Amino acid sequence: MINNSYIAKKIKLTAKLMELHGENDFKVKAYQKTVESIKILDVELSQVPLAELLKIEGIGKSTAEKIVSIVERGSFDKLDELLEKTPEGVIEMLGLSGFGPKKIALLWKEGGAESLDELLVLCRQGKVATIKGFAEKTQETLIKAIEFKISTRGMFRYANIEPAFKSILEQVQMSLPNARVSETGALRRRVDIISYLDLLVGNDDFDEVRRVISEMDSLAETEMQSGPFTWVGYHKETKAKVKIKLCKLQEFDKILLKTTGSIRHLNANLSNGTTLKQALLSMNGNSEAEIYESQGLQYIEPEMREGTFEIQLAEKKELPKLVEMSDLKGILHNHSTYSDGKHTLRQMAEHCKVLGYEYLGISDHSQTAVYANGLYEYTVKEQQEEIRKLNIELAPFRVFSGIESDILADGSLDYPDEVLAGFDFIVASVHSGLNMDINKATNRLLTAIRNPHTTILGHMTGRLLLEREGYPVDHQEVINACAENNVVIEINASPYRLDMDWRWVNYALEKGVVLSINPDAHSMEGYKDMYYGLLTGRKGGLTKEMTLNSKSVSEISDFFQSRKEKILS
DNA sequence: ATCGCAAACGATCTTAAAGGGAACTTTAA
Repeated sequence: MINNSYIAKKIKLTAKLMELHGENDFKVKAYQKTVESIKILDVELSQVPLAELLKIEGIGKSTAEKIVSIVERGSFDKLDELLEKTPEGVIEMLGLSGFGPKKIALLWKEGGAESLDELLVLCRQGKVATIKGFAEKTQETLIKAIEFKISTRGMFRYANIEPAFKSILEQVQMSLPNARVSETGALRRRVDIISYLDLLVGNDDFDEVRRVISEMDSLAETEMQSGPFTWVGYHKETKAKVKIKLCKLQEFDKILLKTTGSIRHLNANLSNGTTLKQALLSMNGNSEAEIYESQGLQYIEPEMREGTFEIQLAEKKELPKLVEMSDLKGILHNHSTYSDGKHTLRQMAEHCKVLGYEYLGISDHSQTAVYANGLYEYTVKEQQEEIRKLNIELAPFRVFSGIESDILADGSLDYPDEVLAGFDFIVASVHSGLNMDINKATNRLLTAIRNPHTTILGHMTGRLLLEREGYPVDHQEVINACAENNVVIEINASPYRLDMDWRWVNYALEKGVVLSINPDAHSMEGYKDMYYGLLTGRKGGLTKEMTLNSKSVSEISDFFQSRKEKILS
């Protein structure tokens, strides 16, 4: 099925390529505008007849025909021509963060680079600095951008690869009902970035497993790397590398435990003088829980098996009970059509209610985020009036009025105090001026945290996984400040962000900082991301008690109220 | 390429930071 996001992607690529090839700027802008209007469109373009397409803002005769072509055959002539005259490596170059089509065109046409690797050589030879429009500093930035891009090759965000591995496992299980199958390794630990699909199949007849795998259309083998106990290949659609380990049924639990834990987890010294890895040598047939128990440990959830703090707690029988989806009572930090969301406030609220949540916290963009249609003071008032009415209509369901306030360059929030005071809660986030050194960035955050209006610190580092590193932050100092100022830290659940990083969750909890699992949803479907934020929290040992949005509607209402009273006093 | 105003065409405009190169272009939120 050709969906809107596929269509938008193709048109966006066309715009980039047109810019790369120096076509008319206004044409390029028209395409970009089309992409933006598709993003917030609430109908599937593939279901819209040609005549109706023309009525959509930003779509004229020419684009409408192209959309029809994409729906019919996945592409259109203009795009095919552009792709034809652009080397694949140059298209990869277009993905470099901080470098747009104009710069890439120079690097390609003037510098002669046709791939990331060639470009890197060119940089190291100092030749990029001699191209007009470039100099030493840009060359350095470019090297960093290339190295980052290269380091992400073959890697996937967990959420993006989840459907692939689940479908592989399902297929194997269907063909071999008596086999046991599971994902393992980093995949089973739900690490945010995945470099290969690590799977385990327990079945006494290995040949049978090999035959089943070889008959799967979705997979292709890399025979050179396969061995007697491991099938190595890749998933054709995503190009993700796949490793399938084979083991006897009897050994499945042991091998699952052995392959799930990180090296540090398996090699951690236990107080009985051994390690999990050593202990496993003499075991077979026991469940994972029994194996942990036999070493005097509590059962450790797969997400936590990183070898950081979980072993010590498991020995003391002090492992926390991790937060679960059913503990989450409301959804905070969401956008609507008031700013850059796809669905109306009403749709967002009603859908949230249908999903069984008790409340919705709406937090559209603030005025400085012009590109995202941030709310002016008078639009804030309008929205708050609509919220007031919705709360009467949808009761006992509750909509809380919030804002995702930009943290400005000096750390201040984006409205005067009296406007800020009118919200139930405020998510403070950085969206612009991301090139800061660690001191500047940390101080900017600290100022925002000390602002009594700040309820939640949004996506702490501004990173986009596999795309952008984000600004450097002294996590410890920022977390300490949140603890002192009773500010909640967001776990932004968007699979692109998962920010704050799971590696800091435990430290925040130790300091007594409450965390909030927020999807940053820009549409009703965006609520699904809650799950990925949950996994991030669980990796760091997050409990129901320390999760802001596991509070009931009355508890969270009291919490917001008490924070506001603090401002007055 | 699209839109709107008006008759075949003209206008299209977010903004600020950064860098390179001395006034401007590019990029990204």
